[in-house]
Amino acid sequence: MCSRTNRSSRTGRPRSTEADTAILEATRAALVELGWSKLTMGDVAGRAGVAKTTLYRRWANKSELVVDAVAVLFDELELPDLGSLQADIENVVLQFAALLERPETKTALMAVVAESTRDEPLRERIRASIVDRQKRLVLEGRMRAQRRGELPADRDPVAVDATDDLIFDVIAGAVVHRALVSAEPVDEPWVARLSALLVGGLGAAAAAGG
Amino acid sequence: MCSRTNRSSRTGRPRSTEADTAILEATRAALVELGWSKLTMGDVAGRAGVAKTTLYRRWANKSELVVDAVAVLFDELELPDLGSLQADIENVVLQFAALLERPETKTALMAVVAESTRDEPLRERIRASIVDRQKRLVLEGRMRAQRRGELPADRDPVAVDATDDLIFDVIAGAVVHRALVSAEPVDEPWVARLSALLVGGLGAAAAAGG
DNA sequence: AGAGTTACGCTACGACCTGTAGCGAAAGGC
DNA sequence: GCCTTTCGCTACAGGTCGTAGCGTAACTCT
Repeated sequence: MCSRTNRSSRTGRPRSTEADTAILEATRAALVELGWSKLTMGDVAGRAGVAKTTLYRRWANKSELVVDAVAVLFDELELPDLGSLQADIENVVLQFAALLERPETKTALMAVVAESTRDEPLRERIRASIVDRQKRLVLEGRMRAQRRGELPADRDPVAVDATDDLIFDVIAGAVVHRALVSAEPVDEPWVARLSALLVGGLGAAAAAGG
Repeated sequence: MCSRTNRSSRTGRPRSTEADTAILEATRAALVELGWSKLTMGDVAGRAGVAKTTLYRRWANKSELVVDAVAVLFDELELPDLGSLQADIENVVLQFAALLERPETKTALMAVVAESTRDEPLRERIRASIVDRQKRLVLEGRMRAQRRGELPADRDPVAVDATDDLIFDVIAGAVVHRALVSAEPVDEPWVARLSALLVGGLGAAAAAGG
């Protein structure tokens, strides 16, 4: 979670976990009020009732702090079994859209991704804290559809991995692009169209490839 | 292109177009060398051989300047007729991926989108200068596929518009997500999978609905 | 209990960036 | 030639960054 120095020493005064949670909460509040670009370390420290130096002892810069602050929000996503692949997709896409509507995530997600194009450790942190955590949803949805018989059983495990990755990029990318770039609503009609496109495409691929 | 004050006055000293082009070129160079976050107005002014005040006379802030600087790069995309919908899609997606590989666009695109979540005029500028310009590609590709008989002719024009928008968000979103978030290569195998998914999905929708 | 180690809050600081103001000079239109 | 606008330059106030140094607090081990 936080960037504790290599070895977690057993001696000395331990870091305050209250400070940790207060800082992350203050960061989210500052994102809501100020947005990414006007959020400053000093402001967050003030809100959290903590010295600015305490922030720098835990996070090297704003980007890493914000990644940790918003990462927890992405763990709320769930994939209840609604009986069909299309219904499962629609449900999780709407959850994801609701998450992207929140001002904290809306202003922060693109910013840290932009920063990560020049910061390999940050990219790894984003991947570990946010992106990879959500791939489980694709995996679970695909396996469930296979159990239902909506998709054929695995043949080539490499191809399956590639398809899982593709679906993940398509769904996450399309929703983010719709919400943040096109700036149009991710509502039921649009989600239904997207889900139909995916289910149709996967079905066609299965019919063609075996 | 540049944010000239409302009425283009016919009297007085005209703005230097050399300065305009020098500034935009310097901005792209600075993006390559420094990236978005370390790019400063003073640095750009120095590179362009121009006073900092001249920048502020044309652009209100860094975001607007960078949008104009990278917008022109997105006009290079073309859609040659390769004989099939899938081939056309694969070709344009690879072009788009190559564009996103350039350090100028890679570091700038996400950053200005992030900024635009709290800046409506900036969002409008991005839409007008970059996003909407590329929708022509979807329109052209779809009509061409209809002429070939790969897709059915239009029934409901509203549904056609919605599908065009969907395809645009799916393609652009998936490529951006793959390239910048997943940070994995947008190469031929991946592009072939994406194109097959789209063509299959569109075909299935046509078979079902039309 | 005492010694050692680490985290904390606080203050101060140099370096940097922002965005604006004021100036005289340059470059056009009338 | 007069008017208007832009230009380069300098200077500036305001704000942020990230670090250093200090004394104090909290916890562990002997």
